[in-house]
Amino acid sequence: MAVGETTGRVTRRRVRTRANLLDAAFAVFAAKGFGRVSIEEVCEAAGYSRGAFYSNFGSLDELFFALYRQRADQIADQVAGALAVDGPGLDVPAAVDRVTEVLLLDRDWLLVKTDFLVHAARDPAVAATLLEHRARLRAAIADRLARARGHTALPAVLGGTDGAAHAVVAAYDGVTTQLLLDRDTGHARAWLGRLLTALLTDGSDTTGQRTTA
Amino acid sequence: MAVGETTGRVTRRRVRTRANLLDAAFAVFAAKGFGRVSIEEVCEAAGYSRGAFYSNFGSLDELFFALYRQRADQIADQVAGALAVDGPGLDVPAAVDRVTEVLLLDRDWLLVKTDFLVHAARDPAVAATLLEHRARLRAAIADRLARARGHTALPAVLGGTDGAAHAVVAAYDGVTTQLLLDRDTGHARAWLGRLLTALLTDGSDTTGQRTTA
DNA sequence: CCTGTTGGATACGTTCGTGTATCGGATACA
DNA sequence: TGTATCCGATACACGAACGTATCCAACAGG
Repeated sequence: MAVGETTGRVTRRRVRTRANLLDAAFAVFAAKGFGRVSIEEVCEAAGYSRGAFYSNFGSLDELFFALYRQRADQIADQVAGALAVDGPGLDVPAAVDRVTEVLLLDRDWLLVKTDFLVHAARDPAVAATLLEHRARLRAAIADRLARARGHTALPAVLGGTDGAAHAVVAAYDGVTTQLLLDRDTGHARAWLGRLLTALLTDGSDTTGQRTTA
Repeated sequence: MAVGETTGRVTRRRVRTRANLLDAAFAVFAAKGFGRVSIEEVCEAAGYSRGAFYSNFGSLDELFFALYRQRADQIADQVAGALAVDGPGLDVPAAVDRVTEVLLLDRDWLLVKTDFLVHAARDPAVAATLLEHRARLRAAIADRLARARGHTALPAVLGGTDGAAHAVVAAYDGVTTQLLLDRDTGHARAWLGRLLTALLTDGSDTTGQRTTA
């Protein structure tokens, strides 16, 4: 059988193994990087044989893609949650803190995500998926920013809430790059805070900063 | 012989082959990504045998490292040149345009650079080198910004010219990420311009934007 | 409990890349 | 031009990972 397309009997043990393979793959990818990882390594880490792998996935690329979708959706939910907590007025510093917690804390995820970026940069189809994810994220941010207008006036240069959301994502990406190299989460969080306040406020506001452990 | 450490006869043909191998490697890495590339592929692309490779490099990692240093230094020189052209007063938009030309135009370089980032993220020694490069770049930017103070007041949030330079690099990294996915250079240049003006000016200045082809 | 289907393990042949050891042509220098 | 040295090509043996074909055990349904 190919993967799991036919109707067939329901399944049960299959779900476990698939999940185990994905979890193991995440760990191995984070440690060694996709591209330096063999199918066998993933299987060994998960405690399965290669037969199990080929029964669940057609290739390592397919697994990687599935893995990314799984984790990215998970993160997206968490971000949405972090943005939706408080009332109609947006407490920018608090929101930034909560989102940062989700986005910058798990180094393994950053590594895998960057691997996936590199992968997508060479495959338009994959890139499309990633761009879609990013667009959804931007939309959520823009939506949140729109409700907070009046509290903080956005700089005109960026052009509306959509532009501001775009800028937020860019700042996040920039900080991520640095974090991957220096491994200093505190530094990264502080900088993300600074950049966001610089980008989202009009420059007249010098508050909104906290020292983060 | 190991690599090229012994005194030995000077050399000549060796220099050519080494350069050819590096050039071929750049093309192959950009196309397929480091990690998906074999030594044989590089040799074939360069028109040499594997013997030539092992005579010049000890491993693919070593070649990759040498390649990065070569190209990064080259780019760094170009950036320095682009920043040093005009007089003591800094024409921000023009400088941004010139630097952008160097930094965002060559997609192949962006790909290889990101591959190297991923590589460095998992190897502290390599990361140190990359951080050093980035520090030099930041220093050059900070130096340039310092001479332009008074023309444009920097936002207080970033804290001095060093902070501003840091922000500039972050913006560049952020834009790069997006560019790798959507391949829209014009878009990237426009956004880099917007972000930089938003970061470097006090928010009161809405000029300084151009539409870039 | 029995049975047919499914999921994963094992075993196999093959391909691909590696690293080394050796050889012949090219090159610098007198 | 001669010659000692260097450089890259060729040949070889080895190992790693792949994909498949086959087999046994686990499991759902009756």
